[in-house]
Amino acid sequence: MEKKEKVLLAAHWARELDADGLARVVEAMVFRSYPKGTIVIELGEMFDPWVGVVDGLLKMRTLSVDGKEVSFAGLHAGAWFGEGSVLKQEARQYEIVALRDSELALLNRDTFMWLLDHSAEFSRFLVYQFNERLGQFIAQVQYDRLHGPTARVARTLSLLLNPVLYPNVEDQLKISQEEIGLFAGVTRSVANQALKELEGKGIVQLEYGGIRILDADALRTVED
DNA sequence: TCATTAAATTGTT
DNA sequence: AACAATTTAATGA
Repeated sequence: MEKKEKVLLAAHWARELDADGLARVVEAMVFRSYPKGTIVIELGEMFDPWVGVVDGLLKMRTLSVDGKEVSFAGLHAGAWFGEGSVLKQEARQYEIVALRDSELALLNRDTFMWLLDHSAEFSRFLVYQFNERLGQFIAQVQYDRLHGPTARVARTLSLLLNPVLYPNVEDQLKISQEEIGLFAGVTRSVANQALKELEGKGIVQLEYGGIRILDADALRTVED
């Protein structure tokens, strides 16, 4: 019970809930752990609950027609996702893969719908989140053609830094180059080269076990 | 607190 | 994929 409250304290959407709402959420919340590399949600799977990341790092991806991997977003601790599938009660349009050992919190559909009906804060949170995702999608369309590894890695880092979807992330990202590679869809070696290039441009600073973002705006506009 | 060892991460081939 | 170098974390004196 203590853990659930901790999770809710970190969740933006839960802060304005009244006692009744909180009680419902606490009652309904369930935890699940996944080892690194696990496909948490398969493409096309019917998976009802709304999902929050308690700990770890996951990525959301789809496969393009020719089988190429397209990553949409990284999911940090504090991120909540899957509202589209919950609302429409349809199969998941994407895959969720754990990049690290990760723990998720699940909230069943009934509770989600109750929140939507009873909490203006919750509804507002969803609107912001939808809007943010739309922005990412548009950026993706612009970016995904004719770009080399450096631009790809740069975009990846931008997505990880996005302040609305990942509220607890600061300019110091604790992520290994291997994980960045997994996330960007490049090998660690390529990721390493790309990062060094970005470092040479003064956009990031490499550190052991992570990187520091020096210029988030420049990161969004790298074009190789 | 310091020294040693193991594990993780990085940079290069 | 494999290697060596470096950094951190863990262990015990």
